[in-house]
Amino acid sequence: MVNAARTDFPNKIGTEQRLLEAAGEVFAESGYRGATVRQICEKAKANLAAVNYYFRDKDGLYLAVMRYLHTTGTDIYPPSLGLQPGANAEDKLHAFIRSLLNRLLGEGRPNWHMKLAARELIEPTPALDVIVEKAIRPLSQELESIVRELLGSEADDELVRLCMLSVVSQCGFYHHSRAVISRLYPSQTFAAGDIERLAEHITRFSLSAMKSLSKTTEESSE
Amino acid sequence: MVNAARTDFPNKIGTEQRLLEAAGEVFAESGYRGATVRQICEKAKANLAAVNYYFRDKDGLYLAVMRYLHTTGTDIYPPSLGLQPGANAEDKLHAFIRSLLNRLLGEGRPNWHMKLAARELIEPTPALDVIVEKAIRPLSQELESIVRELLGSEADDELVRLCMLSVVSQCGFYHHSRAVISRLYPSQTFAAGDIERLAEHITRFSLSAMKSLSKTTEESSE
DNA sequence: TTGACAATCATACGATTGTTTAATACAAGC
DNA sequence: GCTTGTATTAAACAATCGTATGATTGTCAA
Repeated sequence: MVNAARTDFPNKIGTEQRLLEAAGEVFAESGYRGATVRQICEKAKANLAAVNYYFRDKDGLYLAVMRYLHTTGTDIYPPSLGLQPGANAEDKLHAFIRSLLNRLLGEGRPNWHMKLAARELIEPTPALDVIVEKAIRPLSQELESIVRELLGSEADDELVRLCMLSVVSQCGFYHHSRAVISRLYPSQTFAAGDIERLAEHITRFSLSAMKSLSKTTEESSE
Repeated sequence: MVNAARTDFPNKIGTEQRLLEAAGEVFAESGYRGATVRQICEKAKANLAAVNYYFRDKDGLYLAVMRYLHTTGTDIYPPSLGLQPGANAEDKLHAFIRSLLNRLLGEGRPNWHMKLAARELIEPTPALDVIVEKAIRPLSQELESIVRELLGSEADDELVRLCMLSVVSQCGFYHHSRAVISRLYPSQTFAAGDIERLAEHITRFSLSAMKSLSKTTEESSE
């Protein structure tokens, strides 16, 4: 057998982690149904039966990927976005949007984390609860606090929630509708510069809306 | 060959149309991969081989559903949204958002059209080109004209496009992320009244943003 | 060396998928 | 009657999927 990777490291740091990484990419790319165990094992350079050996079955692998996503994802992308805690809310919003957009649209290596979460948004699986609590809720709460700071303390919770969803919806849209957007508007590409420009628009659009809404809330309650 | 030019008015409206209707619902519900021809035929009360008889294969059925969606969809939902042509842009935007949201979130009978289009947005198939040109582009152009009217004639095309995408993204988000939203915020339901409230928020949010953006564009060009 | 245990392997099983086939039912035309 | 062509049916087909099995390999302690 040709197997050069055999003696890379002692037996321990091996196929289990390779399977998790490969599964993360394939699941993010093709979804749970579309991904096949054979495809994952091939990408991980593991035997077909490895999935059933380390994780019970395909479901077990998927759940393990979710937990793996949680533990490693927060390491790579710290909750604080590289900004001083004293930064004003406008800058914090801009940083949040730019970070989210880059994670969703970027072509970097370990960027399947957010794409997998976006998949779970659209096509929920039994693992939805796990990823909601571990990955999505922390992010949404962070954005919620930024939005609340922008809207002022008088804003009621429903308005904060609606505005927060309006912000994330714009970011998510450019991710999962990328194919249609570039077909509708061929001039719209998704290079690094375009992402930066997109983030700027979303920030300005949302900032304008929320500033205006915070004013109208103060003077009149509908 | 199957391609027999049958009479346009057969004695009874038969299994071919029943298959199209059933396939539309199932495809919209489970996606192309998730839908099985057995499931479709069962719902259409047709034999398993009927799909391969009338349409060449599953792909042919899917494409036929897309064309069927086009011909019947525009009949059900007229391009003009039941508003006078002389209505102001604000009302037109509100009507557009409300209509789109109802078609995406409503539980009515023939509402699989828009859901199927939303599916194709997220998970493109070879039929993407068809549905983009026949169903999505007309809608986007209509919204684009409304947005252009709101932003003023001085706004450049890119800003118009970005704002238009910001509007539709908010509508689409509540459709395909419904499961996560109601898990994050259990108080957020999707009854008829909630949809109305959602449409109102999206309209106000977007209107505020675009009004503010149209002002800043006039005085300074970045 | 030997024995035990975990890891890896080739292979096969059962279930489900889309698709095909051959037989049949039914109507209309000569 | 019979023939022709379309529509429908039950059954089987080949491919692919997730999963299970039994053998083989490698490693380390005794």
